[in-house]
Order: sequence, then C-alpha cells, then structure tokens
Amino acid sequence: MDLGKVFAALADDSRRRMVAELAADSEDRERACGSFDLPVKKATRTHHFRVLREAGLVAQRDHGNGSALRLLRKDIEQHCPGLLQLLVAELGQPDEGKARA
Amino acid sequence: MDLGKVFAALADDSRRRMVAELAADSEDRERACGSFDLPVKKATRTHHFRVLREAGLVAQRDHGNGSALRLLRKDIEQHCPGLLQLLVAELGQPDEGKARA
DNA sequence: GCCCAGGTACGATGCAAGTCGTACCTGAAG
DNA sequence: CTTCAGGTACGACTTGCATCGTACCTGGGC
Repeated sequence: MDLGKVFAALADDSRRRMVAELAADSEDRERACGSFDLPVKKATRTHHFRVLREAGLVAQRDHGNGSALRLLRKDIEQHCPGLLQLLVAELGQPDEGKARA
Repeated sequence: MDLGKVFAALADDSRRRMVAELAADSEDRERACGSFDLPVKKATRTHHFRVLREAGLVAQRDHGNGSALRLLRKDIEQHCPGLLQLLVAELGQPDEGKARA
C-alpha cells in the first residue's frame, strides 16, 4: 500500500468519484463497472479501473459478461483511516469551498 | 480547497515528505525552505513550493534573504480531517506494507 | 562596495498520464 | 448460431508534470 500511488489515483476526478460512490454505500455492495456515470469512453474507464486496482483501492470481479468493482474498505481504513470520509464528504459538497468564499 | 489539487500535490514524494515533516512538528513552527533534504535542485524545489501553496497546504513567508514554509494545519484539518496523520505515519514507517508482506 | 547564499522566473526537455479508436474476447439473449 | 453489450489489449496522440540550466533579484557579511 503506497501512499504515493493512492494519492495519485485519487488525484483524478473520475477515479475519485468512483471510489467515493463505492465508499458512500455503507453495505460495501459491489458495483457494476458500467454503472458509473463517467464522461469518458470505455477504454478510458478500463484504464481507470486498472489504476484503482494497482493502488490497492478496489478489487474487480469478473462476471463473465460484465465486471463489478468492490471497495477494499478494510485495507483502506487500516492503512488510511479517515480517507474514505473525505471522499464521501466531497460527493455531498462538491463546491463547499466556493460556497463559503 | 480542492481535493484534486491536494491529492495531486501529495502524490509526489518530495512534496509529501515536506508536508509530513511540517506536520510532524506539533508546534507548527515555520521551516526554512532550505532545511528540507530533497534530492532535487533549487529550481525544482521552488516549483514544489508553488504547488504546495496552490493546493492550499502551506503558506510561504519571505525573510528577505530566505523563505520559510508554514503548514496551514487549521485549514487542512478542517477540510481534510485525518490527512496529516497519514503523512506523519508514513514518515515513521516508509515501508510498512513490505514489512508485513 | 563586493561577493555570496537563498529563492525566483523563464524556458527547455524527457517522461508519465489521460484520452481515445480499433480490434478482439466473452457470455447472454434471441 | 448469430448478434449484441460489457470489458480488455494495444497503439497513438496530447497534455501535463518533474526536472534542470541559466539568468536574475534580494539581503547579509566581509
């Protein structure tokens, strides 16, 4: 678990959003890869999936025809306590800073 | 305060180290810019200072002949609670993952 | 006044990352 | 079996970033 890789992975809006949406589900349900509403093409999504996997943030399960992402919440909370809360918080208040400024 | 910028800033080893060292000081003392032991040239350090400033992580004070970095701990803790602990922890255990693996 | 050390500004360079097109594979539906 | 949708693999392109050299500015010490 490399903080450099984790931060690099989370520096991208698309990836941060995916992790945040996964983290927002308190039940840790798997999420179909296609269920993320990203403004990028398929090939780019695949690339993001890989980055998230290699950062150790998610696991990907193959359903034959489709795949699903599962958040590695335990690992993340162990190595980076509090990190997921940050992401979930941003989901709810994407422009919290501007609102006060 | 943009999480994207923050994570991007913290994705770099040199910058993460600087912030971590600042955060490790419980007294929030200023730190002379030259006091960081980084394996990069002056121009590169200046660049990193700028990135950290623009991410809202540090403030830079000019002492005429030299400059000093001050950690914006309040802002960070308010917007990203727990973040600094992660960095300080990594300082102490740079290869915690490998040690167990 | 002169020189030096600490930082900055600007431009150049090399590499990594994000994006995409296309071809391909796989399993489901018909 | 044929078709289709979801993902992947590979390569190409573009942009951004880390790094550095050099020139320059500033204040301190001699």
